[in-house]
Amino acid sequence: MKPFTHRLGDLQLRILQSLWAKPDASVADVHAELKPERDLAHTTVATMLRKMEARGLVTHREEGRSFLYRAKVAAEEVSRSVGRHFVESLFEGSLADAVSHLLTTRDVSRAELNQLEKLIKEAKKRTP
Amino acid sequence: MKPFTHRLGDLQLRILQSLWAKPDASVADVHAELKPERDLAHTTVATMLRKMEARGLVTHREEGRSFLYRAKVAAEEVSRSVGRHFVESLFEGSLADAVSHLLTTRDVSRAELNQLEKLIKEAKKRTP
DNA sequence: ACAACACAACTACCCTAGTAGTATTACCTG
DNA sequence: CAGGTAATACTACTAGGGTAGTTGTGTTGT
Repeated sequence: MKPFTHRLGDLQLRILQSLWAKPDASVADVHAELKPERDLAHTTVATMLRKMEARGLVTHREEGRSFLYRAKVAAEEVSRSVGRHFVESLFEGSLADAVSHLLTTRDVSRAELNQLEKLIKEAKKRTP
Repeated sequence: MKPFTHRLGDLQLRILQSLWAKPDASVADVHAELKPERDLAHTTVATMLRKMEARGLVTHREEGRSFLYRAKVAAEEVSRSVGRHFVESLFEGSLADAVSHLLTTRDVSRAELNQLEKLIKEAKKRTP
């Protein structure tokens, strides 16, 4: 019964990222973490966390008077799921098409290109 | 006032793809096109198209008794927007990280790797 | 001419993301 | 001990995606 990890809301993803970086965070911790980019009410974060727990994305345990939350899905799992959905739904599963599209529509630095080349060489080594 | 092209529903994306492949399609056309994968009611497709028109994703013109729909956003635009959102939200904007992730979590054929190598060479030529 | 059909309009649900106010409880501090 | 503070719980509401029924109107085959 794994949750749909693709199709996460933006806020949910940000909250997960915050929890990946700092597990066992209280609502206040998450709220503070997100403060600069999103000026949310404390209760908004709390509500979102409760909803996410209901969906199986996070868990909590009690620590004194407050709850400490922890992501229940791995970053790997989420990015894999979102990535697959991206490639699948837009490029019919063709990774080459997807990357090609990313390359042509974004500004990519020389350094990044070199890095990519290296990555592909390594992938080739793994795929005999 | 360009619509949020990133974060499209799955059905909306499929409908757009159908319209890109065959512009000036009636509701029945789209419905028939989607029939094999999604067994929807005719009215569901019609409702969705009306909602999408309200959001600026499609337009229609009248042709006799029925409406012919046409995508108002280009495929390019959508995949660029979704792609940017993907790289941005999950990999902090690092294209290399994104591609690296895609490469390591999916099975990529030798042929695809070769194709990617070629793509990068071309990108390098464009980026002096 | 009339019945069957095709199509758009309208309405109505359900579900989830996002946002936040109010209520309640428990705790701490003067 | 009283009052403030901080935490969760509960409730509510808006938007949008997705799904579809009902209704009205016009078209068409027999």
